[in-house]
Amino acid sequence: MAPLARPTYAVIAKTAGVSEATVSRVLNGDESVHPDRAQRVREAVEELGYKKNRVASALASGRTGLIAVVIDDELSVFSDPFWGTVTSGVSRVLQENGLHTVLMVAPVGTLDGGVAHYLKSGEVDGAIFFVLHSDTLVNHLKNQGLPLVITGTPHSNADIPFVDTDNFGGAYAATKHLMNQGCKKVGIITGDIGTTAAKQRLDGYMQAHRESGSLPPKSLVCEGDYSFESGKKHAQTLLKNHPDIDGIFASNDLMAMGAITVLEAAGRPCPSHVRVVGFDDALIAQTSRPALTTIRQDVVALGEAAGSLMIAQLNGQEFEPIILPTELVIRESA
Amino acid sequence: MAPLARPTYAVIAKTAGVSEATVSRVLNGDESVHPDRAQRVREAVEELGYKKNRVASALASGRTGLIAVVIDDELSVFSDPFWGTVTSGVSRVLQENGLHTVLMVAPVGTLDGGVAHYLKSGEVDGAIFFVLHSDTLVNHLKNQGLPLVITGTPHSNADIPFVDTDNFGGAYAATKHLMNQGCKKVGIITGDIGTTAAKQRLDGYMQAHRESGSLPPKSLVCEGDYSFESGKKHAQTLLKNHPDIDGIFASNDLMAMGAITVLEAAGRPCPSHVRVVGFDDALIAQTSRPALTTIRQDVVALGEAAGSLMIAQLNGQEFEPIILPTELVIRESA
DNA sequence: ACTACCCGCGAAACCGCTTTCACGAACCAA
DNA sequence: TTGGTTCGTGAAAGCGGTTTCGCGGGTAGT
Repeated sequence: MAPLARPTYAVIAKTAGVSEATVSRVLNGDESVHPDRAQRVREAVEELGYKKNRVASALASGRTGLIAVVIDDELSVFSDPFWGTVTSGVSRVLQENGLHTVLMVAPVGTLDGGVAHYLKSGEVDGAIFFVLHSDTLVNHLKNQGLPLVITGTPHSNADIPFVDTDNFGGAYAATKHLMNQGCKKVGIITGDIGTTAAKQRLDGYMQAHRESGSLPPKSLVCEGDYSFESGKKHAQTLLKNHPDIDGIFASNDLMAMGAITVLEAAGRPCPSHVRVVGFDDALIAQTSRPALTTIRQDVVALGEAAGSLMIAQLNGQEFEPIILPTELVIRESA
Repeated sequence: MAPLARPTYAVIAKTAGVSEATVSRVLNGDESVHPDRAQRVREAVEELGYKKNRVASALASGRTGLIAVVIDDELSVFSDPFWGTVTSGVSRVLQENGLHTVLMVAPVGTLDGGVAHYLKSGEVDGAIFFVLHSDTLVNHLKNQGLPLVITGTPHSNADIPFVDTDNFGGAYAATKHLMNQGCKKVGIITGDIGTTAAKQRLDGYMQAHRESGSLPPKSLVCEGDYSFESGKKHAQTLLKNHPDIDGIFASNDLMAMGAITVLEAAGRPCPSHVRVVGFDDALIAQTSRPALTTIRQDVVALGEAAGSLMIAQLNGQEFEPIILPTELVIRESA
């Protein structure tokens, strides 16, 4: 497939006057080669414009230089820029470390789907998963010894390396902010409660209430699914059950937007009647009217952290979960 | 790296009582093997749960089974879900054909950046590019014999396979719609004019005017860059130069939103005073108020088309550029 | 019956790099 | 001087498939 015949170790070895083994040692950073010979090899490499054949290298060493990024295709990859952004962060870090990103968009439910087989077959050196509804596959792979990183908090407490945003803290800050603005009755529209992120955000909301001395009634907690429609639907429910509601924390910006639309239509516009805080600081938070007060998470950094954690694992370094801080961004909606 | 020793040809060959060469033939669909022996091989494969080692296969055959998806990191991967969506479409199709997607987010400008080297080094069987500001690299790679597909129309007319949305037709329809709604003075905010898509959309806008008998003055054409801010800025300019403007075609939804924001602030709200049409039918088109009338393009289909075109090339089949139709989606803004 | 082909199949070379193994030289202690 | 180390190095054996090459047997032609 290579258009022009590329030089191999054989050629390098000959022009440098050493054996192929030595070439390999030099190119892989083995210190035990005499500096002079190492230098000769490097010159030959330079002169011949040699580039290592990764495939041959992979076959011989068992390391492919490939890291899989697995996205469950039930995720809204299609409408939410979130995962694309995370992925680009991952990709950047991996690339800087000489690794490549293999993208897999597929159902992750089962232990023997194509994804599982592929990952088990040793064709990648590691895998990065994005939010999971279940840890089954991941635990299985972990037991097989495959280096893993999860973006989002895993369900079980099996010590799988993960990176996540401080969902709890963010939600706490959002709720607190609403209370500080004078809101007496703050409802929440949660995300898909099958995800740990949604649970943590709910916990943050609860914690803020707990500290203020009064737990919210169940009817102030609506279980959404991160979609615009679900934001609309649950805002309606909240309005019906609590006509005097004056604050809503939506677990993402999209649902916040949905809620605001409904509030406006119901004659209880945001922020004059009901204040709303979102989560993510997605693009729409800035472009909507009223501009959305929200919890910013650094999505690129999340991807980069995932990449770094993977690198650390591959290098056998110490590592522990990374939790990224959030930031309250105050705009018009609260 | 494989946790449990996986069977190799040697094992299959022995249990099936044939040579490794025959195993290879069977597994690669060589017809010339006697059906009985082929059957024995298949049974052995089944029984032992054999899965081919792609790396070894790649080394021997020169085909890696990897397709690169190259995204110029100047693109707004970070804020626009567009490319993530296209990529997932690509990935799906490739996966169905036993290929894997290697994601590369990197500057594509030069001929000898990391990307270029990687692609030239035969480590992928083909590459899919997303919109380009220049065809240089692509032409170079094409001459090297690397199968390519471009998502978006290339600048030069070198016959590089590409897939694209019918930008011209969409823009034409958008402009025509505004005129049909009674707009007498329709401006355009173009996208980054360095992209062919932006040019084609401008052409569509011009064509609609041409047919109506009157070419628009230059001052009705504003050169934007697809960003929200640029939408705001150019809407302001348009308002200043043409206080009586009553229609705006924005080359994407984000700029349309920016324009609407400005119009509202200027006391010339959309759609009562100025009608606005966007392009893309992004998520924000549905969630904004007023909901955006826009030109829908099928982004997943675009990715799938790119994937299919790549497959066709690899199979040596006939193929030609694919242009996907657009659809006018009428909502509130026009 | 004899030569000419074709066909299915296995032996073995090969893809390009990694890694083990063992050898000779240099170094150290006794 | 001698035995034991250590160190740099090359030969060679893989890694697990693919592919060429040629052999033996069967078919066909005369």
